[in-house]
Amino acid sequence: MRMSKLFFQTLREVPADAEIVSHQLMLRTGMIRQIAAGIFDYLPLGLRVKQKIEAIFRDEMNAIEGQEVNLPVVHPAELWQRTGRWYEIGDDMARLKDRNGRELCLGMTHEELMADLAQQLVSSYRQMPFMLYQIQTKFRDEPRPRAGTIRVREFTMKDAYSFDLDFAGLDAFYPRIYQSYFNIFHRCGLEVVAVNSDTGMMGGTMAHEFMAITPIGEDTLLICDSCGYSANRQIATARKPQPPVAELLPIERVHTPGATTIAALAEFLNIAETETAKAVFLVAELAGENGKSREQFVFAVVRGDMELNETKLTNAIKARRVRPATVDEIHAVGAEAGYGSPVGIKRDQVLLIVDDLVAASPNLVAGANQVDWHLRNVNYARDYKADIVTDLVAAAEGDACPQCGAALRSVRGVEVGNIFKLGTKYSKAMGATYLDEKGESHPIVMGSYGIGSDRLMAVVAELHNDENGIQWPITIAPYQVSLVSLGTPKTPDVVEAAERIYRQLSDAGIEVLYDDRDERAGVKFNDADLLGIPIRLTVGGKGLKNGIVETKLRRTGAMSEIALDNLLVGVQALIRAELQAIDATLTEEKLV
RNA sequence: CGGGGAGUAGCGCAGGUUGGUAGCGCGUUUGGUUUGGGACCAAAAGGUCGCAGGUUCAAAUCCUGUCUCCCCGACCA
Repeated sequence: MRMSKLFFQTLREVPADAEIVSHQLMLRTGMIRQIAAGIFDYLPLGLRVKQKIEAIFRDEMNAIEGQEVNLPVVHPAELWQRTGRWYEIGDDMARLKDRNGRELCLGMTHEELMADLAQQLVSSYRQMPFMLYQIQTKFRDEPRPRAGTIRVREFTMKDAYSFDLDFAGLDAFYPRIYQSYFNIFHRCGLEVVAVNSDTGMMGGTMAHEFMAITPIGEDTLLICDSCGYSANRQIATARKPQPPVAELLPIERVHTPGATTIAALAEFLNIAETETAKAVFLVAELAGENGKSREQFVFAVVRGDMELNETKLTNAIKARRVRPATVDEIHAVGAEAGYGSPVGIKRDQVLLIVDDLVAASPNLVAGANQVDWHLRNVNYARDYKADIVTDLVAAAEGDACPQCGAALRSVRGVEVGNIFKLGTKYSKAMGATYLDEKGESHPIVMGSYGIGSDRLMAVVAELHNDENGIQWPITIAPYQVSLVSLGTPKTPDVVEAAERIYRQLSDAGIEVLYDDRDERAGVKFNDADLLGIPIRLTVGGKGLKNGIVETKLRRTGAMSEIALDNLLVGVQALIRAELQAIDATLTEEKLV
């Protein structure tokens, strides 16, 4: 491609709206342009990167016998109503009506349509297993798009869906897609960690997220450097300390004026925060009769020094969502904010859920459900009983790894992919069944697997750059080689040499971005750096005199020369070396 | 949805308190000189100052409303 003809413009100044590096660089390179919050144009250079990433998706999906399809962006409401998600999902789903008033939505994901497709086409066990995928636009009306193209509303996703006879089939396929995802990320030059994740509204039994570690990440992960345990904080567990062994003492009221926080309480009574119990009041939305939801007051108890993990709680009580209770709601169940106690509440109105460590700890200090009063020596079982006792606390930096006991490390990550064992939730809802050898009907067992190409592109730019611009890995760079001609009208021999080299390399199938613009050397070098083309060739008068062109690697800054009469071989060797550096990152992965 | 910030030329910004014909740098166009890390000289194009009302002889500037964008949080299938 001749840069004199390329539709692009680089910016010297950083657009004011862009805060994170990848967003700034992609705007400055002219790869993307923002249209509205979370909605972007992709210009030729940016689109090439995106398409190269998508080519890797295809390659890896095809390698595990995936078959590409293309399902619509606009979906009839009816399909989403059958699984109930039409009602469960709120404003994140963009809804519209056609001219006849029929309700439609923009696809946020495609489980419904894929299950419907299977329902139509699959009838026999002989047809399975199989896997379908597509690379296609999704729209999610996010409440707050941010971070350039990392969190957007309209995006491109490679979503794949597996269809198996039974769970054993799904379990056998799952490690293959897991490996395939690692291959994709490594081939894009991205290091990721896989973490166990919440299955959330997708339903299902097992899920992994692939996280790129970066401070701009929106998720918090807990990682064990000792044994490799890793999990999203939403579901991470930690080995809990042994509760002390003590004789149960009689319950005792104690006056604690103004001690509404655990810290104040512990200080006032001169005890450790570990000797207190903390009450958290929430209202959960639970599934009720015939698809409707009902609200339930939830009283959660964790040890005073620990934080409640709302995702764990939500999952434990199978709620759709939870919100903080209002003061009136707290009073209505006989509790008192700041002095909450599981002892003496209106037990029939409250779903009481207690962290397992609290249940095992003797003689804790809890509230008295009365302003300025607490209770000493509150003991589970003797003084109160919960509806559920389970792990409810958020794992934190320094906690003991649940597998090996070493200290956990907390880092931020961006989710660049996820894989779910869906099970039969969608196939049952859509009636996607098959007949086995005996003629018996069974629901198809599904899995769902997603990666966003635009987010992946942004994350790679976020992690591969320096003060001069992006450093694209050669596998996804818009061009492999940047050919900088320093020729001017006064040096026609240099111009001719550059033209000849451009033809030679292009004819050999090398992707060359040829800077034939009437610009000074500095402009061309700076643009080549900014755009992040991995290999730069400089054709100038000095080099030509000596029969060479100069080379520079964007990734390392390493410079060398290639003799003109050996040019093609030399450039191919550079490309091969860059590709090998990527190949060297490919690994065999075991499920964490 | 709660909190904070911002909308003036393609990009970055000034002007606003004290109302009086809208400015700077980069980029763009033309001509000339230059030409190995963002050149120089000269000329030029380009803005209903987010939008709508209001106050006023007069509004980018003051008042009211509204829309949009960014950041923090809530949310995130």
